[in-house]
Amino acid sequence: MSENGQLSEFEQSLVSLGISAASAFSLPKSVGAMFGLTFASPGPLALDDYVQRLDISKGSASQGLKFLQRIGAVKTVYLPSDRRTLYEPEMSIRRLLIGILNENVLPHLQQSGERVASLRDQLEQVEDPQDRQLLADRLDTLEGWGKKGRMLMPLAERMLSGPLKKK
Amino acid sequence: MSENGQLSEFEQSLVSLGISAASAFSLPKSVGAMFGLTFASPGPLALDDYVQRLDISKGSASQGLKFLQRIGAVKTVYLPSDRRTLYEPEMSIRRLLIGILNENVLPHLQQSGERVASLRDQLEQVEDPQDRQLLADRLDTLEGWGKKGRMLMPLAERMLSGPLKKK
DNA sequence: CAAAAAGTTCATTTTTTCTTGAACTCATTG
DNA sequence: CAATGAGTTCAAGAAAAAATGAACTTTTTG
Repeated sequence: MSENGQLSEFEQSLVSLGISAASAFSLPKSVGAMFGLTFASPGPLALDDYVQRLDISKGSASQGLKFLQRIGAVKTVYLPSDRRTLYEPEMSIRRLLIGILNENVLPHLQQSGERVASLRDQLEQVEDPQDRQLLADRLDTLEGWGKKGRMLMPLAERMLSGPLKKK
Repeated sequence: MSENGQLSEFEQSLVSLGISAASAFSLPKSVGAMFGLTFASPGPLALDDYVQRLDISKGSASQGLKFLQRIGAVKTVYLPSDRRTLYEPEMSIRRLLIGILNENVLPHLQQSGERVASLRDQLEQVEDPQDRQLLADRLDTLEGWGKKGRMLMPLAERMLSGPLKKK
């Protein structure tokens, strides 16, 4: 009912770092804890390991692992000796970034184009010509935000995937 | 107790766009609605305008506006004729980005350095030399993530502040 | 094939986060 | 200086999100 099953100090630290990181992205803390534990474990872990060591329910573990897989934070491993699905951390920040963007940002960014177009139509209903002009300008700005956002992502991707250059 | 006070179709659309955008960043929808309304209004708005037109409480409006100001999504305006504080949208995405980063990402990213250092210490407690090496490598990767993140931000800032170049 | 193991689902419960509204503060003003 | 207006605070209620755990598949295995 409480007290996480024995975690070393090292594991405990990474779990709590994971929880912090998760909260930075408004993700459930169970998800952060699971990633932290995965990261701290030299060998791959099975669902039951998370349940026992983090003292969370099977349901949480199952859903959390699916999510971590979806965003590309962990990957699955299969050992011939073990019929369970095992998980280890995905060490490429690029994949992680892509996963998070796909999950959170892109869906909204994509439909923003259509939305702005429809806003332009509705603009006709604004009586005052000066107001209408001002709002049209704002819509231009808004459109620019979307474009910049879309431009930034591939750039970020390239940056994060390469090696760390000095200077 | 409900039914938002008369909003034009245009305003309604921007309010709901704001709510969508807010949910993309896990922000309360009242905050998104307020930004949308600000954006849709040619003239600056006072706290009471939000309360009446979005049909939200004074408390929400007050807190929401403080938040929007903190992240740099709106700015205050003072008219000699009006002793209330008036709000209008901040049209620079650069400021908005900086605000959001300062609010959500930076605080966590900053302390990550210290945290990793302390993790290196705790690494000594790992018995197996091979495991210790593997985990040390992971900590290197983790450190790299932080560095890359910190590098990416000024870059993004420059990108977003400039004009939209073609190709 | 019955039993056990691995996982998934999802209705409930628990926890967290938002929102409300009444009680305040601090200025103006009649 | 009482009354009004603008705005903040925060305890309490409402709503949303996350966690639980029992019931269920699907596979394996004795």
